[in-house]
Amino acid sequence: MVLSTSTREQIVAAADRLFYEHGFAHTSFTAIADAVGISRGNFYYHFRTKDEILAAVIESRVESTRGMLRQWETGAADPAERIRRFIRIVLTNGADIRDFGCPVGTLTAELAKLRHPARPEATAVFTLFRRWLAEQFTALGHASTADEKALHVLAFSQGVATLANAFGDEDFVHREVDRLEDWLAVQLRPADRFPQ
Amino acid sequence: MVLSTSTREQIVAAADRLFYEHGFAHTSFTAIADAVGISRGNFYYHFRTKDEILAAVIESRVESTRGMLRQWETGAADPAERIRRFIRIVLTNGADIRDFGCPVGTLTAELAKLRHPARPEATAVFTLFRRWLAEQFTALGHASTADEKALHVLAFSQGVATLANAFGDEDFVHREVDRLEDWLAVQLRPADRFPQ
DNA sequence: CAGATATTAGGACGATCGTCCTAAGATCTT
DNA sequence: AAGATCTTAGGACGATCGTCCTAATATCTG
Repeated sequence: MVLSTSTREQIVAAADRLFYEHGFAHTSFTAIADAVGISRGNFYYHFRTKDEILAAVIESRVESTRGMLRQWETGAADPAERIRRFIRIVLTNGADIRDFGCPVGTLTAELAKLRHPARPEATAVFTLFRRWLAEQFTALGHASTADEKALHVLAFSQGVATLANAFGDEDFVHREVDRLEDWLAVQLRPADRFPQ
Repeated sequence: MVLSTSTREQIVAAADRLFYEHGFAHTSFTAIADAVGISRGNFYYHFRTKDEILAAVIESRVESTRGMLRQWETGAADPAERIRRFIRIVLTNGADIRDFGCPVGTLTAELAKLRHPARPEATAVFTLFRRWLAEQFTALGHASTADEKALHVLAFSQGVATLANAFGDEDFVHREVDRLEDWLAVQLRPADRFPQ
Protein backbone atom coordinates (compact mmCIF):
# COMPACT_ATOMS: atom_id res chain seq x y z
CA MET A 1 0.00 0.00 0.00
CA VAL A 2 2.82 2.34 -0.90
CA LEU A 3 2.07 3.41 -4.43
CA SER A 4 -0.98 5.44 -5.35
CA THR A 5 -2.34 2.34 -7.08
CA SER A 6 -0.96 -0.81 -5.51
CA THR A 7 0.01 -3.86 -7.53
CA ARG A 8 -2.97 -5.68 -6.12
CA GLU A 9 -5.33 -2.95 -7.30
CA GLN A 10 -3.73 -2.98 -10.75
CA ILE A 11 -4.21 -6.75 -10.93
CA VAL A 12 -7.87 -6.50 -9.99
CA ALA A 13 -8.43 -3.72 -12.53
CA ALA A 14 -6.72 -5.66 -15.31
CA ALA A 15 -8.53 -8.89 -14.43
CA ASP A 16 -11.84 -7.04 -14.29
CA ARG A 17 -11.32 -5.73 -17.80
CA LEU A 18 -10.07 -9.03 -19.22
CA PHE A 19 -12.89 -11.02 -17.64
CA TYR A 20 -15.26 -8.57 -19.29
CA GLU A 21 -13.64 -8.62 -22.70
CA HIS A 22 -12.67 -12.28 -22.98
CA GLY A 23 -14.63 -14.06 -20.28
CA PHE A 24 -13.48 -15.61 -17.02
CA ALA A 25 -12.57 -19.09 -18.22
CA HIS A 26 -10.69 -17.79 -21.26
CA THR A 27 -8.56 -15.34 -19.24
CA SER A 28 -5.31 -16.88 -17.98
CA PHE A 29 -2.98 -15.89 -15.16
CA THR A 30 -0.38 -15.10 -17.78
CA ALA A 31 -2.74 -12.76 -19.64
CA ILE A 32 -3.52 -10.79 -16.49
CA ALA A 33 0.13 -10.65 -15.43
CA ASP A 34 1.15 -9.45 -18.90
CA ALA A 35 -1.56 -6.78 -18.87
CA VAL A 36 -0.24 -5.41 -15.59
CA GLY A 37 3.40 -5.91 -16.57
CA ILE A 38 4.39 -8.23 -13.74
CA SER A 39 5.56 -11.83 -13.52
CA ARG A 40 3.30 -14.77 -12.83
CA GLY A 41 5.23 -15.33 -9.61
CA ASN A 42 4.36 -11.86 -8.44
CA PHE A 43 0.75 -12.47 -9.38
CA TYR A 44 0.76 -15.63 -7.29
CA TYR A 45 1.98 -13.66 -4.29
CA HIS A 46 -1.21 -11.56 -4.39
CA PHE A 47 -3.70 -14.19 -5.57
CA ARG A 48 -3.04 -17.89 -5.08
CA THR A 49 -5.95 -19.28 -7.08
CA LYS A 50 -8.13 -18.19 -9.94
CA ASP A 51 -11.12 -18.21 -7.64
CA GLU A 52 -9.39 -15.67 -5.39
CA ILE A 53 -8.89 -13.17 -8.19
CA LEU A 54 -12.46 -13.75 -9.36
CA ALA A 55 -13.77 -13.05 -5.85
CA ALA A 56 -11.69 -9.87 -5.73
CA VAL A 57 -13.02 -8.73 -9.11
CA ILE A 58 -16.62 -9.37 -8.08
CA GLU A 59 -16.09 -7.55 -4.77
CA SER A 60 -14.59 -4.64 -6.72
CA ARG A 61 -17.63 -4.58 -9.01
CA VAL A 62 -19.96 -4.64 -6.04
CA GLU A 63 -18.19 -1.65 -4.52
CA SER A 64 -18.08 0.36 -7.74
CA THR A 65 -21.75 -0.41 -8.34
CA ARG A 66 -22.61 0.80 -4.86
CA GLY A 67 -20.64 3.97 -5.58
CA MET A 68 -22.44 4.53 -8.87
CA LEU A 69 -25.86 4.08 -7.26
CA ARG A 70 -24.88 6.52 -4.49
CA GLN A 71 -23.80 9.00 -7.13
CA TRP A 72 -27.12 8.68 -8.90
CA GLU A 73 -28.89 9.33 -5.62
CA THR A 74 -26.95 12.50 -4.90
CA GLY A 75 -27.18 13.63 -8.53
CA ALA A 76 -30.94 13.25 -8.85
CA ALA A 77 -33.54 13.83 -6.16
CA ASP A 78 -36.41 12.59 -8.31
CA PRO A 79 -36.71 8.77 -8.18
CA ALA A 80 -37.98 8.74 -11.77
CA GLU A 81 -34.89 10.57 -12.94
CA ARG A 82 -32.76 8.07 -11.03
CA ILE A 83 -34.46 5.20 -12.83
CA ARG A 84 -33.88 7.00 -16.13
CA ARG A 85 -30.18 7.13 -15.38
CA PHE A 86 -30.17 3.39 -15.04
CA ILE A 87 -32.17 2.97 -18.24
CA ARG A 88 -29.64 5.09 -20.10
CA ILE A 89 -26.62 3.00 -19.06
CA VAL A 90 -27.04 1.04 -22.27
CA LEU A 91 -26.38 4.33 -24.07
CA THR A 92 -23.68 5.63 -21.72
CA ASN A 93 -21.69 2.41 -22.07
CA GLY A 94 -22.93 1.83 -25.60
CA ALA A 95 -19.60 1.03 -27.23
CA ASP A 96 -18.50 -1.46 -24.60
CA ILE A 97 -21.89 -3.14 -24.57
CA ARG A 98 -21.89 -3.55 -28.34
CA ASP A 99 -18.41 -5.09 -28.11
CA PHE A 100 -18.71 -7.24 -24.98
CA GLY A 101 -22.29 -7.16 -23.70
CA CYS A 102 -23.27 -6.36 -20.13
CA PRO A 103 -20.51 -7.15 -17.62
CA VAL A 104 -22.99 -8.36 -15.01
CA GLY A 105 -25.15 -10.43 -17.32
CA THR A 106 -22.33 -12.13 -19.21
CA LEU A 107 -20.36 -13.01 -16.08
CA THR A 108 -23.44 -14.36 -14.32
CA ALA A 109 -24.32 -16.46 -17.36
CA GLU A 110 -20.77 -17.82 -17.66
CA LEU A 111 -20.49 -18.73 -13.99
CA ALA A 112 -23.86 -20.48 -14.21
CA LYS A 113 -22.61 -22.65 -17.06
CA LEU A 114 -19.35 -23.36 -15.23
CA ARG A 115 -21.31 -24.19 -12.06
CA HIS A 116 -18.81 -21.94 -10.34
CA PRO A 117 -19.10 -21.52 -6.56
CA ALA A 118 -18.82 -17.74 -6.91
CA ARG A 119 -22.02 -17.59 -8.93
CA PRO A 120 -24.14 -16.21 -6.06
CA GLU A 121 -21.66 -13.41 -5.52
CA ALA A 122 -21.89 -12.44 -9.19
CA THR A 123 -25.67 -12.52 -9.04
CA ALA A 124 -25.47 -10.22 -6.03
CA VAL A 125 -24.53 -7.37 -8.38
CA PHE A 126 -27.86 -7.92 -10.11
CA THR A 127 -29.57 -7.88 -6.72
CA LEU A 128 -27.90 -4.57 -5.95
CA PHE A 129 -29.52 -2.96 -8.99
CA ARG A 130 -32.77 -4.80 -8.35
CA ARG A 131 -33.17 -3.50 -4.81
CA TRP A 132 -32.07 0.01 -5.73
CA LEU A 133 -34.59 0.18 -8.57
CA ALA A 134 -37.30 -1.23 -6.30
CA GLU A 135 -36.52 1.51 -3.76
CA GLN A 136 -37.04 4.14 -6.43
CA PHE A 137 -40.37 2.64 -7.50
CA THR A 138 -41.41 2.46 -3.85
CA ALA A 139 -40.54 6.13 -3.46
CA LEU A 140 -42.80 6.78 -6.45
CA GLY A 141 -45.69 5.17 -4.61
CA HIS A 142 -45.54 1.73 -6.24
CA ALA A 143 -44.44 -0.25 -3.21
CA SER A 144 -46.59 -3.28 -3.96
CA THR A 145 -45.24 -3.68 -7.51
CA ALA A 146 -41.81 -2.14 -6.97
CA ASP A 147 -39.88 -5.40 -7.25
CA GLU A 148 -41.78 -6.49 -10.36
CA LYS A 149 -41.08 -3.18 -12.04
CA ALA A 150 -37.44 -3.32 -10.97
CA LEU A 151 -37.09 -6.72 -12.60
CA HIS A 152 -38.80 -5.42 -15.72
CA VAL A 153 -36.28 -2.60 -16.03
CA LEU A 154 -33.44 -5.05 -15.41
CA ALA A 155 -34.80 -7.40 -18.07
CA PHE A 156 -34.95 -4.50 -20.49
CA SER A 157 -31.29 -3.67 -19.94
CA GLN A 158 -30.23 -7.31 -20.36
CA GLY A 159 -32.25 -7.82 -23.50
CA VAL A 160 -30.97 -4.63 -25.06
CA ALA A 161 -27.38 -5.42 -24.10
CA THR A 162 -27.54 -8.93 -25.56
CA LEU A 163 -28.98 -7.78 -28.89
CA ALA A 164 -26.75 -4.73 -29.08
CA ASN A 165 -23.81 -7.08 -28.69
CA ALA A 166 -25.19 -9.46 -31.32
CA PHE A 167 -26.16 -6.91 -33.97
CA GLY A 168 -24.14 -3.83 -33.04
CA ASP A 169 -27.18 -1.69 -33.82
CA GLU A 170 -27.00 1.68 -32.04
CA ASP A 171 -30.37 2.87 -33.35
CA PHE A 172 -32.06 -0.15 -31.84
CA VAL A 173 -30.67 0.78 -28.42
CA HIS A 174 -31.98 4.33 -28.75
CA ARG A 175 -35.41 3.11 -29.75
CA GLU A 176 -35.63 0.71 -26.83
CA VAL A 177 -34.46 3.36 -24.38
CA ASP A 178 -37.16 5.70 -25.66
CA ARG A 179 -39.71 2.93 -25.40
CA LEU A 180 -38.87 2.14 -21.79
CA GLU A 181 -38.81 5.82 -20.83
CA ASP A 182 -42.31 6.08 -22.29
CA TRP A 183 -43.30 3.05 -20.23
CA LEU A 184 -41.85 4.72 -17.14
CA ALA A 185 -43.81 7.89 -17.86
CA VAL A 186 -47.00 5.83 -18.02
CA GLN A 187 -46.19 4.26 -14.65
CA LEU A 188 -46.01 7.73 -13.14
CA ARG A 189 -49.71 8.28 -13.90
CA PRO A 190 -51.29 5.66 -11.65
CA ALA A 191 -54.88 6.91 -12.09
CA ASP A 192 -54.81 6.78 -15.86
CA ARG A 193 -57.30 5.12 -18.16
CA PHE A 194 -55.09 2.03 -18.39
CA PRO A 195 -54.66 -0.16 -15.32
CA GLN A 196 -51.27 -1.14 -13.92
CA MET B 1 -25.31 -43.42 -42.68
CA VAL B 2 -26.32 -46.91 -41.67
CA LEU B 3 -27.80 -46.55 -38.24
CA SER B 4 -30.95 -44.61 -37.57
CA THR B 5 -28.78 -42.04 -35.81
CA SER B 6 -25.25 -42.01 -37.15
CA THR B 7 -22.21 -41.46 -34.97
CA ARG B 8 -21.78 -38.06 -36.50
CA GLU B 9 -25.32 -37.07 -35.58
CA GLN B 10 -24.82 -38.35 -32.05
CA ILE B 11 -21.66 -36.26 -31.74
CA VAL B 12 -23.42 -33.13 -32.93
CA ALA B 13 -26.33 -33.74 -30.56
CA ALA B 14 -24.02 -34.29 -27.58
CA ALA B 15 -21.85 -31.30 -28.45
CA ASP B 16 -24.95 -29.15 -28.88
CA ARG B 17 -26.15 -30.05 -25.41
CA LEU B 18 -22.72 -29.67 -23.78
CA PHE B 19 -22.07 -26.32 -25.48
CA TYR B 20 -25.41 -25.20 -24.10
CA GLU B 21 -24.90 -26.49 -20.58
CA HIS B 22 -21.21 -25.75 -20.07
CA GLY B 23 -20.28 -23.30 -22.80
CA PHE B 24 -18.18 -23.80 -25.92
CA ALA B 25 -14.73 -23.02 -24.51
CA HIS B 26 -15.29 -25.15 -21.43
CA THR B 27 -16.40 -28.24 -23.40
CA SER B 28 -13.51 -30.51 -24.37
CA PHE B 29 -13.19 -33.15 -27.07
CA THR B 30 -12.94 -35.72 -24.31
CA ALA B 31 -16.18 -34.56 -22.72
CA ILE B 32 -18.08 -34.86 -26.00
CA ALA B 33 -16.54 -38.25 -26.82
CA ASP B 34 -17.40 -39.54 -23.34
CA ALA B 35 -20.97 -38.28 -23.66
CA VAL B 36 -21.40 -40.22 -26.90
CA GLY B 37 -19.43 -43.23 -25.65
CA ILE B 38 -16.73 -43.20 -28.32
CA SER B 39 -12.98 -42.67 -28.34
CA ARG B 40 -11.30 -39.36 -29.05
CA GLY B 41 -9.74 -40.95 -32.11
CA ASN B 42 -13.16 -41.77 -33.47
CA PHE B 43 -14.26 -38.24 -32.73
CA TYR B 44 -11.30 -36.93 -34.70
CA TYR B 45 -12.33 -39.03 -37.69
CA HIS B 46 -15.60 -37.09 -37.90
CA PHE B 47 -14.42 -33.63 -36.78
CA ARG B 48 -10.78 -32.64 -37.07
CA THR B 49 -10.93 -29.33 -35.20
CA LYS B 50 -13.05 -27.74 -32.52
CA ASP B 51 -14.19 -25.14 -35.02
CA GLU B 52 -15.56 -27.90 -37.25
CA ILE B 53 -17.75 -29.34 -34.53
CA LEU B 54 -18.88 -25.83 -33.57
CA ALA B 55 -19.85 -25.12 -37.17
CA ALA B 56 -21.79 -28.40 -37.31
CA VAL B 57 -23.61 -27.56 -34.07
CA ILE B 58 -24.55 -24.10 -35.32
CA GLU B 59 -25.72 -25.53 -38.64
CA SER B 60 -27.80 -28.07 -36.72
CA ARG B 61 -29.35 -25.28 -34.65
CA VAL B 62 -30.11 -23.28 -37.77
CA GLU B 63 -31.90 -26.25 -39.29
CA SER B 64 -33.89 -27.10 -36.16
CA THR B 65 -34.83 -23.44 -35.79
CA ARG B 66 -36.06 -23.36 -39.38
CA GLY B 67 -38.08 -26.48 -38.66
CA MET B 68 -39.60 -24.97 -35.52
CA LEU B 69 -40.58 -21.77 -37.34
CA ARG B 70 -42.14 -23.83 -40.13
CA GLN B 71 -44.09 -25.80 -37.55
CA TRP B 72 -45.38 -22.59 -35.98
CA GLU B 73 -46.50 -21.44 -39.40
CA THR B 74 -48.43 -24.61 -40.14
CA GLY B 75 -49.80 -24.74 -36.60
CA ALA B 76 -51.14 -21.20 -36.52
CA ALA B 77 -52.62 -19.23 -39.39
CA ASP B 78 -52.91 -16.01 -37.38
CA PRO B 79 -49.60 -14.08 -37.36
CA ALA B 80 -50.37 -12.77 -33.88
CA GLU B 81 -50.74 -16.31 -32.58
CA ARG B 82 -47.43 -17.19 -34.24
CA ILE B 83 -45.74 -14.32 -32.41
CA ARG B 84 -47.30 -15.49 -29.17
CA ARG B 85 -45.75 -18.90 -29.68
CA PHE B 86 -42.37 -17.26 -29.84
CA ILE B 87 -43.09 -15.17 -26.77
CA ARG B 88 -44.01 -18.30 -24.85
CA ILE B 89 -40.74 -20.12 -25.57
CA VAL B 90 -39.39 -18.75 -22.32
CA LEU B 91 -42.18 -20.71 -20.63
CA THR B 92 -41.99 -23.81 -22.85
CA ASN B 93 -38.26 -24.15 -22.22
CA GLY B 94 -38.53 -22.63 -18.76
CA ALA B 95 -36.48 -25.20 -16.87
CA ASP B 96 -33.57 -25.21 -19.32
CA ILE B 97 -33.56 -21.43 -19.50
CA ARG B 98 -33.42 -21.09 -15.74
CA ASP B 99 -30.52 -23.54 -15.65
CA PHE B 100 -28.52 -22.47 -18.70
CA GLY B 101 -30.06 -19.34 -20.22
CA CYS B 102 -30.96 -18.95 -23.89
CA PRO B 103 -28.87 -21.20 -26.17
CA VAL B 104 -28.70 -18.55 -28.89
CA GLY B 105 -27.94 -15.61 -26.63
CA THR B 106 -25.32 -17.31 -24.49
CA LEU B 107 -23.45 -18.81 -27.44
CA THR B 108 -23.47 -15.53 -29.33
CA ALA B 109 -22.17 -13.69 -26.27
CA GLU B 110 -19.43 -16.25 -25.68
CA LEU B 111 -18.23 -16.26 -29.28
CA ALA B 112 -18.15 -12.46 -29.22
CA LYS B 113 -15.84 -12.51 -26.20
CA LEU B 114 -13.67 -15.19 -27.79
CA ARG B 115 -13.56 -13.20 -31.02
CA HIS B 116 -14.38 -16.49 -32.68
CA PRO B 117 -14.62 -16.58 -36.49
CA ALA B 118 -17.93 -18.49 -36.28
CA ARG B 119 -19.57 -15.59 -34.48
CA PRO B 120 -21.55 -14.42 -37.55
CA GLU B 121 -22.95 -17.92 -38.04
CA ALA B 122 -24.15 -17.98 -34.43
CA THR B 123 -25.74 -14.56 -34.84
CA ALA B 124 -27.51 -15.88 -37.92
CA VAL B 125 -29.82 -17.88 -35.65
CA PHE B 126 -30.89 -14.58 -34.12
CA THR B 127 -31.44 -13.22 -37.60
CA LEU B 128 -33.65 -16.21 -38.42
CA PHE B 129 -35.99 -15.32 -35.56
CA ARG B 130 -35.72 -11.62 -36.35
CA ARG B 131 -36.82 -11.99 -39.96
CA TRP B 132 -39.54 -14.49 -39.12
CA LEU B 133 -40.99 -12.19 -36.47
CA ALA B 134 -40.76 -9.24 -38.85
CA GLU B 135 -42.69 -11.23 -41.43
CA GLN B 136 -45.47 -11.80 -38.93
CA PHE B 137 -45.66 -8.12 -38.03
CA THR B 138 -45.69 -7.27 -41.71
CA ALA B 139 -48.57 -9.66 -42.20
CA LEU B 140 -50.34 -7.80 -39.41
CA GLY B 141 -50.04 -4.57 -41.38
CA HIS B 142 -47.01 -3.12 -39.59
CA ALA B 143 -44.53 -3.38 -42.44
CA SER B 144 -42.82 -0.06 -41.73
CA THR B 145 -42.09 -0.96 -38.09
CA ALA B 146 -41.95 -4.74 -38.45
CA ASP B 147 -38.20 -5.04 -37.88
CA GLU B 148 -38.27 -2.70 -34.89
CA LYS B 149 -41.04 -4.72 -33.30
CA ALA B 150 -39.26 -7.98 -34.12
CA LEU B 151 -36.16 -6.72 -32.31
CA HIS B 152 -38.29 -5.63 -29.38
CA VAL B 153 -39.73 -9.11 -29.02
CA LEU B 154 -36.26 -10.62 -29.34
CA ALA B 155 -34.93 -8.25 -26.68
CA PHE B 156 -37.75 -9.29 -24.38
CA SER B 157 -36.87 -12.95 -24.74
CA GLN B 158 -33.18 -12.30 -24.09
CA GLY B 159 -33.80 -10.12 -21.07
CA VAL B 160 -36.22 -12.61 -19.56
CA ALA B 161 -33.86 -15.52 -20.23
CA THR B 162 -30.89 -13.77 -18.65
CA LEU B 163 -32.76 -12.84 -15.48
CA ALA B 164 -34.55 -16.18 -15.27
CA ASN B 165 -31.13 -17.80 -15.36
CA ALA B 166 -29.77 -15.41 -12.73
CA PHE B 167 -32.65 -15.52 -10.26
CA GLY B 168 -34.48 -18.74 -11.19
CA ASP B 169 -37.79 -16.93 -10.72
CA GLU B 170 -40.62 -18.63 -12.61
CA ASP B 171 -43.24 -16.08 -11.57
CA PHE B 172 -41.16 -13.31 -13.08
CA VAL B 173 -41.15 -15.12 -16.43
CA HIS B 174 -44.94 -15.49 -16.35
CA ARG B 175 -45.42 -11.82 -15.53
CA GLU B 176 -43.15 -10.70 -18.35
CA VAL B 177 -44.85 -13.02 -20.83
CA ASP B 178 -48.22 -11.58 -19.82
CA ARG B 179 -46.83 -8.09 -20.15
CA LEU B 180 -45.51 -8.63 -23.66
CA GLU B 181 -48.72 -10.36 -24.76
CA ASP B 182 -50.58 -7.27 -23.55
CA TRP B 183 -48.15 -5.15 -25.54
CA LEU B 184 -48.80 -7.30 -28.59
CA ALA B 185 -52.57 -6.92 -28.15
CA VAL B 186 -52.14 -3.15 -28.12
CA GLN B 187 -50.13 -3.32 -31.34
CA LEU B 188 -53.06 -5.07 -32.99
CA ARG B 189 -55.26 -1.98 -32.53
CA PRO B 190 -53.48 0.54 -34.75
CA ALA B 191 -56.24 3.16 -34.61
CA ASP B 192 -56.40 3.28 -30.84
CA ARG B 193 -56.16 6.30 -28.61
CA PHE B 194 -52.46 5.65 -28.12
CA PRO B 195 -50.06 6.22 -31.02
CA GLN B 196 -47.55 3.63 -32.20
C1' DC C 1 23.47 0.18 9.64
C1' DA C 2 21.37 -4.53 10.33
C1' DG C 3 17.81 -7.50 10.58
C1' DA C 4 13.09 -8.62 9.55
C1' DT C 5 9.51 -8.36 6.38
C1' DA C 6 7.21 -7.46 1.99
C1' DT C 7 7.47 -7.87 -2.78
C1' DT C 8 9.15 -9.54 -7.05
C1' DA C 9 11.06 -12.73 -10.77
C1' DG C 10 11.36 -16.90 -13.07
C1' DG C 11 11.22 -21.46 -13.55
C1' DA C 12 9.19 -26.35 -12.51
C1' DC C 13 5.29 -29.46 -11.66
C1' DG C 14 1.38 -32.36 -13.16
C1' DA C 15 -2.83 -32.06 -15.63
C1' DT C 16 -5.45 -31.09 -19.53
C1' DC C 17 -6.06 -29.06 -23.85
C1' DG C 18 -6.60 -29.55 -29.22
C1' DT C 19 -4.53 -32.07 -32.64
C1' DC C 20 -2.52 -35.86 -35.08
C1' DC C 21 -0.91 -40.60 -36.19
C1' DT C 22 -1.07 -45.53 -36.72
C1' DA C 23 -3.20 -49.81 -36.70
C1' DA C 24 -7.00 -52.83 -35.96
C1' DG C 25 -11.74 -53.96 -36.86
C1' DA C 26 -16.22 -53.44 -39.42
C1' DT C 27 -18.63 -52.98 -43.63
C1' DC C 28 -19.31 -52.88 -48.43
C1' DT C 29 -18.39 -54.24 -53.27
C1' DT C 30 -17.54 -57.69 -56.68
C1' DA D 1 -14.00 -65.27 -50.36
C1' DA D 2 -10.96 -61.02 -51.26
C1' DG D 3 -9.89 -56.54 -51.70
C1' DA D 4 -11.17 -51.73 -50.94
C1' DT D 5 -13.17 -48.47 -48.04
C1' DC D 6 -15.29 -46.79 -43.87
C1' DT D 7 -15.10 -46.56 -39.03
C1' DT D 8 -13.09 -47.07 -34.62
C1' DA D 9 -9.59 -47.27 -30.70
C1' DG D 10 -5.85 -45.65 -28.20
C1' DG D 11 -1.87 -43.46 -27.56
C1' DA D 12 1.67 -39.53 -28.55
C1' DC D 13 2.81 -34.69 -29.57
C1' DG D 14 3.60 -29.87 -28.18
C1' DA D 15 1.33 -26.10 -25.98
C1' DT D 16 -0.95 -24.03 -22.29
C1' DC D 17 -3.29 -24.22 -18.10
C1' DG D 18 -3.44 -23.30 -12.75
C1' DT D 19 -0.48 -23.94 -9.12
C1' DC D 20 3.62 -23.98 -6.41
C1' DC D 21 8.55 -23.29 -5.01
C1' DT D 22 12.90 -20.94 -4.40
C1' DA D 23 15.83 -17.20 -4.50
C1' DA D 24 16.78 -12.45 -5.24
C1' DT D 25 15.54 -7.71 -4.38
C1' DA D 26 13.07 -3.79 -2.28
C1' DT D 27 11.25 -1.76 1.72
C1' DC D 28 10.39 -1.08 6.40
C1' DT D 29 11.71 -1.28 11.43
C1' DG D 30 14.67 -0.80 15.26
